[in-house]
Amino acid sequence: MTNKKNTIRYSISDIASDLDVTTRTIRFYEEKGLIMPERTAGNQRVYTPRNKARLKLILRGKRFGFSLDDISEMIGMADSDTNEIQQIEKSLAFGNAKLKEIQERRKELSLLEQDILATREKLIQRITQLKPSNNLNRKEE
Amino acid sequence: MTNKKNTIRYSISDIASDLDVTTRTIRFYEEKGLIMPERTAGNQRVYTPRNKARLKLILRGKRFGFSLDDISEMIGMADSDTNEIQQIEKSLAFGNAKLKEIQERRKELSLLEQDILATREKLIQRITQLKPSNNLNRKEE
DNA sequence: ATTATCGTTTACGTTAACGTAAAATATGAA
DNA sequence: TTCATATTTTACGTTAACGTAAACGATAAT
Repeated sequence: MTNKKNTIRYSISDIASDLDVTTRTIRFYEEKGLIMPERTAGNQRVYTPRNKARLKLILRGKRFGFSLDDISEMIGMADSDTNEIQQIEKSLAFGNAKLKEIQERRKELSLLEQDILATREKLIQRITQLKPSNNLNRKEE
Repeated sequence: MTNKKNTIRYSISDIASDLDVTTRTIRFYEEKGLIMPERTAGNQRVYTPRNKARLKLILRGKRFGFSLDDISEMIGMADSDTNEIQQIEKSLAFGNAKLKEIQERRKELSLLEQDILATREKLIQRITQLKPSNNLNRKEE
């Protein structure tokens, strides 16, 4: 009943190769307060699956152009252990704002797609004009 | 019949305020070869609606974490006036790759949303635990 | 014609997000 | 235990994407 898979742990280079970032990047995120892994007796970093999931979230945010400060606030939501009610409510408001932002991103993503589709169309038109009938001219060099 | 709305033109500050960026940013994008506006007799920049649209596209890309170099290639698709077939085909391939990337972004956007929704749920649970019944204590300051 | 405002180039400054290197431990394998 | 790697901290370096300031020319309004 008291079953929690507390067994899995990763080293920093495990995480690095899994998530395809450098160890420097991971340590840097820790400096900025985005993750706080445990340590071994010898002071080496040890990561839980939970830590890993958080790192994934961070990297996802980055891929959408969020700054580390943005992300810091977004996940500041998560580890509000010692936080009082006020703080939690503030975090909730922030999270809701981010959700709205995500909705806008969805729209923008479609626009971006349309832009690219449009330019592609033009390119295809141009190329079919330049190659009136075929491209069977074998002139490789 | 020969009707093209060639009348609308913008100054750099018009564009800047419309798109909510600084003039420096616009000039910087020009330095990087992302836009090439016309000039007045006195050498001042003049932007067409088309130029404006391109800037919008650039900014959209930025909001999704694309670097200016990425974007430079993406829209390198557009102004291939002097480009030979080879080049155009390369651009097409690049555009197709970007379209795939956008599909992935869509999925990731959903994941990001779910992450935030999950953390929000936890926060709501915590707060309903901390405030057992109500919050009618009127203590504003 | 004369300001006031806007725009231009040039160039140095700034910040975020790491990269890289050094010098000293820790850990795992033989 | 000893050797080969992996990790740690510290600290300076780098790059993209602008910010900021100076010194000067262009335009618009009065």
